[in-house]
Amino acid sequence: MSKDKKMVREITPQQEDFSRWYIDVIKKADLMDYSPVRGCIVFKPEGFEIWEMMQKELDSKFKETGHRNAYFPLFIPESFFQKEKEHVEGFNPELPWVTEAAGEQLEERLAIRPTSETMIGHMYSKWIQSYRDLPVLINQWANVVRWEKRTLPFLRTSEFLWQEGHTAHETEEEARAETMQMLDIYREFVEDFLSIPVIVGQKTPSEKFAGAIDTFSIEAMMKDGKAVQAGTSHYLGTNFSKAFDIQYLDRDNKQQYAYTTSWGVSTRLIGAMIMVHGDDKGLVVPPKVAPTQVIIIPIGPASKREEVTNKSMELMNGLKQSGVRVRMDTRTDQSPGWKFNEYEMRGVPIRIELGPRDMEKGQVVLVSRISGEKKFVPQDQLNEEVSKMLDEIQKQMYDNAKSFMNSHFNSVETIDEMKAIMEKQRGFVLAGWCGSEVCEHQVKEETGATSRNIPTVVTEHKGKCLVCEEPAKHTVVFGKSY
RNA sequence: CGGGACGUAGCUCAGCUUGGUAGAGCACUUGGUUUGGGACCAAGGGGUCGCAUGUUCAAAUCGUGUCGUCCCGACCA
Repeated sequence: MSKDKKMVREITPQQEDFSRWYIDVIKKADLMDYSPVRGCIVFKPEGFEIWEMMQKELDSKFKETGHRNAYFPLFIPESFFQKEKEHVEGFNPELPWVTEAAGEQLEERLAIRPTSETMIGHMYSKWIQSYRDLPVLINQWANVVRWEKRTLPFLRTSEFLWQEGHTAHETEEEARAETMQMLDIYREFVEDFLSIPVIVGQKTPSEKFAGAIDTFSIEAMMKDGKAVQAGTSHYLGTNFSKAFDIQYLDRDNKQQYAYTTSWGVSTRLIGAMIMVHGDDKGLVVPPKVAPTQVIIIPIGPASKREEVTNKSMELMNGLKQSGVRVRMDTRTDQSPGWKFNEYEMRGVPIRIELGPRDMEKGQVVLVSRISGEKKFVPQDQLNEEVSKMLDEIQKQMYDNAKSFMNSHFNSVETIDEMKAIMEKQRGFVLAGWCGSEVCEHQVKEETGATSRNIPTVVTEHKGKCLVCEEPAKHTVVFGKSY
């Protein structure tokens, strides 16, 4: 007992203080460090590599669906923001400005991009002349800046890394199909790759992207019951093509405005992954994004060390050849027990122990990060057993997160019911909504929760608005959010 | 941007009330013994006490300002 406590010292238990747990874990697991600039973090290798794994998978999904990568400038002329009214109002408060360079005032100040719709709109209007130029399917991997009042590592930082897709199409139908296709790619990625179940749906008008016609999102539930918007996809209609004059000559020789979309996910996914899967021992990283999927720890006295290390090396090479991301810890200045705790804290999915006793029996010990269960497997079956266990862990993590979400998902008829739930266990609440912003606002005032989205797939349709009791237009998911 | 808390060694913190030459544990270095759930012994190294300014013979300690982090709220993806 006292030993357990000692092992996890320096990590505050989740039950005691979830926020502190989160900060403790990301610092101890060496994912990031604070920078001298407010709200900006350094992504250290342990954290950045997780992002690289995400990038790799998403990038290939984007390319499979015909998108190509490009890169647009970091600086955006002030005048660009004036062209789309809602967009300007939405982003102005959080824009940093460059007003001076080379010791001189700039003629026009430059914003550091919070998102690239305006810059890309400007460029697309030059590139698009004819229906033959469409569709344009471009994605950009970039950093963006939004001067947030309140920051939290990964989940909300002043500067963050993301991917923003920007497409232009001939028709509304095509653009809408693109919007939904990308939303589904996000859903699939987050569920299959990060083992995070999500609610797919449409944002209410008050929560949609500044300048969009419709915004769709996937919403995930953290272990403290709060929501994180894990990805968004926007149907922009002709709002930006009108603002930036993206016109093409159609098949009937007539000028038409293009229909555009944009969609993005960011490094906030790292934060979501931590908050969905982490436990009191530390990080738990889903196998598919884990930079290290397997850690091999050779054990034994000096007399047997060479023998054990050689065998470990051999097993490691075998795993590498079968495509497993595996590392080995041969340090002799740390005890095996220390290493066990260390790699659990870092969230490595599988630990392999190999000691003299295993050598005698021709076996190795596999230990799962999520169950702690030990499995003794013959050395010649290691590759198959590891790949099986990685799959099981990936799936088990999804199932655990799913059942957590289900058990924190309630359906209510009235705002009083919802209030009671938000005070007790938090989580998501399904309720009817009349469509009025006044009622939506009242929910926030009284419960602290905001509308997350209007789910695309609902098992239950609500008849009445939870606030005014008028007929419900939509069945909405509410929750407190990050 | 408003309210609260905090800032002392790489990390977690004590010292501050009542001003008087900078502390502990862990980590680190060296040597030795160890290795199946955070090993042990011995000897070492490391801090302009966030920064600035004021009061004082003297400031980690008292005052003011400022920057940063965390929590609550407003704002916002």
